Amino acid sequence: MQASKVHKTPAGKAATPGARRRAAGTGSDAVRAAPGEAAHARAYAVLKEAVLAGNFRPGEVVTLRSLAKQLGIGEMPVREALRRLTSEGAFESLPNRSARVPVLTRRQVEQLLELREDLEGKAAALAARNITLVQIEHLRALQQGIEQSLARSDSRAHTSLNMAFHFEIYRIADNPILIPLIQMLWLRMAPLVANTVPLLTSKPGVFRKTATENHERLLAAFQARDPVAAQEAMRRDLLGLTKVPGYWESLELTTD
Amino acid sequence: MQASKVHKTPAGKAATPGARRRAAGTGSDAVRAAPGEAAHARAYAVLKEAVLAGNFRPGEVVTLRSLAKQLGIGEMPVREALRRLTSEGAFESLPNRSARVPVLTRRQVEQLLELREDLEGKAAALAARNITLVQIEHLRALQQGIEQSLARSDSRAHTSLNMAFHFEIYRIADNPILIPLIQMLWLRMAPLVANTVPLLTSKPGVFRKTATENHERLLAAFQARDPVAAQEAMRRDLLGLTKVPGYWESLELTTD
DNA sequence: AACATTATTTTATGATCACAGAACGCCACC
DNA sequence: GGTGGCGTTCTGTGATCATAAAATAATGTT
Repeated sequence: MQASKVHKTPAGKAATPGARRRAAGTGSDAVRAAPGEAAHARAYAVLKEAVLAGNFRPGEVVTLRSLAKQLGIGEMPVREALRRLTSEGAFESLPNRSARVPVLTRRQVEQLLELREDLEGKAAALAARNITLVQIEHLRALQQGIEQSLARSDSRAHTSLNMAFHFEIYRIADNPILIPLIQMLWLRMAPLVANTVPLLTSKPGVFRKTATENHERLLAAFQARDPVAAQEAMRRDLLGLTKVPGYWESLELTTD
Repeated sequence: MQASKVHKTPAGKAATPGARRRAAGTGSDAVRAAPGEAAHARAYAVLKEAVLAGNFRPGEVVTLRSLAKQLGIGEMPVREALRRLTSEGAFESLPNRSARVPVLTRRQVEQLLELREDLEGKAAALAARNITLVQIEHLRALQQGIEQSLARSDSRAHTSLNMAFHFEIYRIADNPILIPLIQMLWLRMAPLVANTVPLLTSKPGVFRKTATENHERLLAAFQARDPVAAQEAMRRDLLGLTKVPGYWESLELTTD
């Protein structure tokens, strides 16, 4: 992970001993991001965010010490966060050495997408039953933001907004057990998603069509409260990218 | 967790400071269970085993100290294992107090079962494609053991063998991403499963019928390499118990 | 004498522990 | 009935240890 990927707090050595204790009381330098939260929770949140934002690349090895230094958090909280993310599939631990971002095979990516189809399709279907009009409006607003980010070729904003769009749907599905499962799949996919960014800029037409079309279909299905159509639209949305020429070649996979 | 649930090592205070260092060299008292493995991995394995065996009851609170003492492992490795299991849904962490085995609502159990139907049904379908004759034989042997344990009303053996039967199938499905998802669901269910034990002894007829019938159907579907039938048999197997009168009442749920 | 191979030291990294600090609940006391 | 002390429990840090990789030195071979 090259420096400055994880957004560390402005002040250099952030969480010095005693920072947590003063956190609630004073507006001290570092811990402002999450005042009451424990260090390990913060480490987990920041690290997960970084993974989902695609700031780690497949095969990249992360060492505890460098991570801890970059985050400005002690090693132990970072260790816990890292192990938690490892158990969620975002990293894998080398024999008895450091952790590494997994490098997937094409087969694994296909399996991953298949499971995402099932689970996120199910979530979309569930959401179609529960969704309210104001929630549909909220999704519409997010979709507008997505289209704007596409128009600007702002891939960072696109990734972020697209994630917000999807997880808002999963939240509406109102199945608290389903969400962590979907998150696990996203954590595994995220390092690859960053590789599709060149596609966004090189073939904007194709990409944009596939990306918006299915979201629109999704919104229409929600409006009609049609679970089957919602599920189908979600499936198409997930599979859409794989149909873009050059998609599979752009991923960093092992040759098997 | 009442004492002696987790199989601790015979020697009382096992992992005294320095135990790990001598582990590889001498045949010291404690660490023999997993010589080369790290303490935190051992803690995780033992704890997970205990959860899956149903040794924890819903609502039970576990303190770090007591767990560490019972396992004969230092607090910190146990802490990591506990947090990992928490992120996998086996425990939940009170505000900033100890950890507790989640108490589910009926709705949550229904959602859990629905997801298990989907994922484990899918796994069964996948397994039906891949399975070999010797693997079918292996499953048959396990099923025989299950029936024997039912005949003996040996609920402990039944739980263990049933788990082995199911996970052997999921392993055959050969989807390394699917298995951790299913494991998460089992970790959430396990504390409740222990409550169905009285059903095993009080209504042996009904229970035995439902339990064996669907496993037989599953084996037949595997023999015929019929994914659809396998999926359907698996779904029935998971739902079977819920049809037994008194099932829902036996679970320890919150009143909502 | 130059290269390759092996042995040794150095360094980097993870794992663990002992200790100290802080939050929360509990109980007694006013 | 409210309030303050006490104990339990989690949380985090620094130091220490073991181990594996890397770098360096040493030695043998052609």
